[in-house]
Amino acid sequence: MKKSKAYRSEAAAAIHETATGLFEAGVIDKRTMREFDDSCLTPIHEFTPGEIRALREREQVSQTVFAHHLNISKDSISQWERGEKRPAGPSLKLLSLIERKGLASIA
Amino acid sequence: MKKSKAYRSEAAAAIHETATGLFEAGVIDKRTMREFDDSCLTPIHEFTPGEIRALREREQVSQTVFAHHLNISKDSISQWERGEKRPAGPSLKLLSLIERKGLASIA
DNA sequence: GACAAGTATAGTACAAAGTTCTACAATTAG
DNA sequence: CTAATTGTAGAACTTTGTACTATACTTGTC
Repeated sequence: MKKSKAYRSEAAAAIHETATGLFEAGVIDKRTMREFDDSCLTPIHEFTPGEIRALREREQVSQTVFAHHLNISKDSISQWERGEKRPAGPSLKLLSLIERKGLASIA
Repeated sequence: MKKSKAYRSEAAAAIHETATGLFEAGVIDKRTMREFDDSCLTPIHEFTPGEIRALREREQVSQTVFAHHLNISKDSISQWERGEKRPAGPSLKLLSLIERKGLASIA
């Protein structure tokens, strides 16, 4: 996965709707629209074991409950926090969402 | 992953906050709280290749763009839709979120 | 028309994620 | 004291997801 520019999510959402309208009206082309689309995604980055634990503790849940929210096993959370394994693709997306918008946003 | 009861997400969110308050006030115990927590999660189910494609087309995006949103490769989306591989744990969670709340909800 | 770019299929090979199982502490609840 | 919860630890195992090709259809542009 490559880079992705950072935008404030709420502002981005609003602007995005406007852009969608412009696209449908034929004001901006497909290419611009797609690249714009990408730039609106929540920035995704790697997480250190400590960051994962801090994130979970911020949300005040046990490894088991945290795992349920991510739809993975509790063992995996333990492995992430101990640095035995590192979360990948879709898991990083979910962690980024939690970091930005809180655990409730993916409930 | 086990079962999970279905609740309307908005109503559930409100009720959940109330329950959290009750827990903090000591009215309900930890166990009840945790089980309640689980029941509030968006129900997760398997997706057939056709359902995945239908979901993507409902959101009007190409495989590439869809992949970016899920933070996976475009090849994986293609494989899902052709039934060559099946989305697992965290991927299913994201698909379920999109199905319930739309692609924008995980932007 | 020719040419490039975007979209999707198809096949291979591979690393690593995530699962499941077990056992063992430490803490807390009843 | 007993039982349940929480987290660590290590193992073997399955399969996702990646990366790399090549091909074909469509679309837009010069």
